[in-house]
Amino acid sequence: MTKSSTPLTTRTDISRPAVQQRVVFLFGPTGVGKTELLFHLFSTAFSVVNADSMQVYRHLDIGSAKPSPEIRAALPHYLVDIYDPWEQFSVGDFIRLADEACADIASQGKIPVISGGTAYYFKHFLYGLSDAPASNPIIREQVSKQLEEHGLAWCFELLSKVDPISATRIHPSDAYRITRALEVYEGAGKPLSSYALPKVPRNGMQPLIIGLQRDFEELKLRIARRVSLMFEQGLLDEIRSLVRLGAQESWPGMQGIGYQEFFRAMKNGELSLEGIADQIVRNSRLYAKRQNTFFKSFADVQWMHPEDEDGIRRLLDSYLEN
RNA sequence: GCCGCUUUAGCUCAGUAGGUAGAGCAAAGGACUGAAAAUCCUUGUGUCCCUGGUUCGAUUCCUGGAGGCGGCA
Repeated sequence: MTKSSTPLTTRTDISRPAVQQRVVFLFGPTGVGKTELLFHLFSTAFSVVNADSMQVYRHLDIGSAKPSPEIRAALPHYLVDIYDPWEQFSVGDFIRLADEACADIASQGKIPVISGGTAYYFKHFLYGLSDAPASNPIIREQVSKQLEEHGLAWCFELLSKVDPISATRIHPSDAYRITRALEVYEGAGKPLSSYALPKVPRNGMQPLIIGLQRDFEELKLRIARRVSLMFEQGLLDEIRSLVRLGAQESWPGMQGIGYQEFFRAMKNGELSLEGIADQIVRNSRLYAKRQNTFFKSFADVQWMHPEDEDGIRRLLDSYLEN
């Protein structure tokens, strides 16, 4: 969107916001039924801000279960189709762009609904990030090279020396987090643990937090059904055109479930479509579980069944009254 | 019909020179400091195909049977 290209706005302007503005959070695991609910319940008074780390990418439509153009025409969605799948999107980008989107929505006299499944984005949209420097591709490259040359144990040893506090928090096998902690130390000369993590909502934000939940057995069925629907809708063609664009396993957008499985299958030389579909179902289920445990740790969540539209409407009404 | 290989966790398979067994994946639970649809942690799970025999003791060795795979007919 054009908003994202606004150059050099000072950061302080963004973080001094239209305070106390109303925001709705709507989240739940893949396949609970967020999109349908949005379509039914959120009328012209609302606009949606996407909080899904894959739907931000262009060309990932079917596999990311992106809301259809029809739905998006009826109900505006911000932060959808804003990056190319080879570009790296991140939480920091999300917070910045979501703030801008919320301001824009509010200026139209509407209420923003932040909706999606990326728990990490919700958490940091609410509380903000620490002041630790953002990821730097050059330094990360250096750290990965060290990891390759010396191994994980060596890197963890190094982390224990330069940042013992983080080393107690991060598991020795967690290459992902060890890399980030070392990267911060290399870049800033200060340990990651020296940056405090905010514990209070930014800007006095008081969102209405709606968490959608279903019986897990039911969710499994919905996921299986949705995956076979994706294949019917042409997931394979979507993959083909991505490959034509030059897509590789290493593209950030290709980490998504419904995409990674194809690249792994190609690498391992087992190309049964049925096997790939099974993988996608399984990975989605695993992901839904991880989402659930993350969301469960959030405070002040109104847990609702996605089909309890009356109940959700009541919540919205009473939130908007006050 | 004959010969060979095979049968162990929900799945794929290790293993026990005879003392009732363990990996990966799945399952269940959990973590989450700017890559998070990522990354990582914890925890079960077994008539070791059936049947006799040898043995103090057999999932392991032997006999017979059943299922699967391959070869020759």
